[in-house]
Amino acid sequence: MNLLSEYTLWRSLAQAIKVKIAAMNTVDIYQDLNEKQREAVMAPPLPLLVLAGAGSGKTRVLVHRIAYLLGEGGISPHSLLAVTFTNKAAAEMRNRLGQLLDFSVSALWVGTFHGLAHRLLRIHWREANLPESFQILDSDDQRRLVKRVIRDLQLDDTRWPAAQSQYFINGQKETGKRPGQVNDDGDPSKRQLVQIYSAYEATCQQRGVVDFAELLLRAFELLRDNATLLAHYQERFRHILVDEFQDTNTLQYDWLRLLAGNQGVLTVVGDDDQSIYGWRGGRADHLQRFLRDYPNASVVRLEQNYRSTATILAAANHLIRGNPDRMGKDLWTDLGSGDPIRLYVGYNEIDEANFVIDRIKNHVSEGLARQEMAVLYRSNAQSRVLEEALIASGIPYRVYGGLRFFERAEIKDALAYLRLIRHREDDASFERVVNVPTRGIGARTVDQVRQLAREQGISLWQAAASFVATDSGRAGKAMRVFLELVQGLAREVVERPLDEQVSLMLTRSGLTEFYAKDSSERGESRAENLEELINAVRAFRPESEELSPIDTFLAHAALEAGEAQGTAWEDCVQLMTLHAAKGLEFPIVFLTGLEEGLFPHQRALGGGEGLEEERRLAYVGITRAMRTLYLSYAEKRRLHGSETYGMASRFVGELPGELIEEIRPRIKVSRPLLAARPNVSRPNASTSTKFSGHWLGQRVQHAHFGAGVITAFEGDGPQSRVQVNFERAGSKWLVLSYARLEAASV
DNA sequence: TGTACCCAGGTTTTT
DNA sequence: CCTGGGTACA
Repeated sequence: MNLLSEYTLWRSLAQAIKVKIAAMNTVDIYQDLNEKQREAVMAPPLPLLVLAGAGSGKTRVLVHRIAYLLGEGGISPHSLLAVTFTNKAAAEMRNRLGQLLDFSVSALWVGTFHGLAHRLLRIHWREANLPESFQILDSDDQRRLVKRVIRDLQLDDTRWPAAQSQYFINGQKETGKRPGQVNDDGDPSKRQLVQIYSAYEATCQQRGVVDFAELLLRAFELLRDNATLLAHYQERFRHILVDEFQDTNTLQYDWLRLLAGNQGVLTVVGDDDQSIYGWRGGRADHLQRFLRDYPNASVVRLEQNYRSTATILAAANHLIRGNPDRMGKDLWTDLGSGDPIRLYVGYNEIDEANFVIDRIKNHVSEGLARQEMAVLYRSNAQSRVLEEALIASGIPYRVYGGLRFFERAEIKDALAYLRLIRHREDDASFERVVNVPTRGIGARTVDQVRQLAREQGISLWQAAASFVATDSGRAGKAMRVFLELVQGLAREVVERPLDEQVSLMLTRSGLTEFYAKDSSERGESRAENLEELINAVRAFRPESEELSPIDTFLAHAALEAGEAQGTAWEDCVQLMTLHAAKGLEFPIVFLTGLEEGLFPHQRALGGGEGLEEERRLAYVGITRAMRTLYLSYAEKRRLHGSETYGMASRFVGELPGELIEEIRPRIKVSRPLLAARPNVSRPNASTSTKFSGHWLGQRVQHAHFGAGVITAFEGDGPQSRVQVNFERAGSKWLVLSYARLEAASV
């Protein structure tokens, strides 16, 4: 669709919307908003920052503001752009807009940063210096390509792991830097990374592929370097609304500023206290930067919380005050104070898990649905023990995360065939499926073809063709079979509907049979997934007429990886990481593994920034709970095969003590360690009889070194020594009779 | 071509 | 401890 005809379409749509909105009782849709929400919704068309606390009705405000702008504001839907981070959030916004406005919102520019960037690049592929049907690399594709590049540069790939280089490249792109703009500070390894970046970029350009970060960077450069286009879009998008603003990276921020120009009005909604994606470029300080860059901006704070009890909010507020440089915000509620926060100190991670199970059972017997309970943890590895305990007690559960549908190997294989059928020059896809299912094309053959391609500067496909022409041996024959397969498919597939194309490809390539033969559970699930792919294709409704259906589908697969779990919504206990829990809420929340080193994570200690983000993560976790919050940690935990003795997370100590009720109160009286003899079980030892570690794991207090934990024990009597891992001073051996250690509780 | 073993590495995740 | 990737061998 060209821009002019799109514009005409918009004018008629705008007309229709005005009629609709005028017909609505406008008082009606705003009367349920609280005062602050209304203030945000009805703010004049000037830069606006909505500081939206957890559970304060953020999406509601965003959606109502759009309605307000379209109605009272009298702006055209054509001039509106709404940006989110996830497809889920975009879909949600669409949905709620649809409910509120009662018209088809499918034509509105509501989407993710990446989706919108992609749309711009598809329209302006020429100006962006991309081939018309450029393909999108997902992270996995990108890592493979980086790895390929590293090998081609003859670098040792153990010294230069692809994942690290990938991280580096994305980091540079996220700050808007091309290889030439990266300062290597005279650091040789950084120089090497820049070289990898540079070679990777050249390969991408040559192959006509873009990774996620590249979508953003290209879209930014497209506008920056093209005055006409910039003027056009600045003229068009007068109202830009951004969700989860604290998660924007530098490039996204710059893109928004560029697009808004001097005329555009930005409404940004976010919460600096919930910025937990700093490690992937998100910047909590963009909220403050926004206020500096737009001095005429107003700020509305949404602090009334509709989710949690006063107790939970008090704990959250108190904890987050430990962070410096906040915008500042205190959540409050009309609801009562409710249950105290319950703390359980497990003897080990199994004990901790059993506690969780025990409580879940209690709540179930009280009549709560299992899906109303969530068990949160810092890292995925922690889920295993919990899962084992859940299985053992027969409680259905669901773990969030894991591989998404379009990320599964068998699906990616199928997509690679589709790409190859469409674009014979797609080297990555060629490499992926040339021998999948196995058809006698070994690594040696592929190497030869690759060599040929490099020497002559041609694609793998072309190189394979000339290889077939010269090699009459077994390898040549096998390769010929492959080439003919793809070519044959390409011929047969034209003019057929998309689902038939896919179905045909799956059979002819042998993928279906390959997985069907595998009777293992894994093979069965893969065969099912391929079946599901045909369904996905059948259900797919391409939105754009610009691209062929197949290209549209491929782009969709890359940009929207789909759900991880296909299973239906049984009544399951919800297990997920703290990150995955953001944006969700549950009546009952278990925050587990609250140990120093685990949460806050070891790798986040060191510098201050990392710790602040961990604290925000804890804040996010606490504010997920509506009614009851449980905190737990284990004194001893098996991690990476060895036992570790952790101390209570500092975050537990940072909560107001009066809000917390210890479920199994430990003895709080300090007593000299010498008074106790090894081998005597502690008076407050758990019911478990497995405890045999003398005083290992005992928390102690030292006059000089502060708090620590005993990690080793040596000798007997007054000469005996203990190794103590101090919170601040590190690990030390101390002679018990000299060091006046005191046993300490939490 | 498939599998048996060795080794490193093990925060968080969307697009 | 457990996983995934890579290499060595039958």
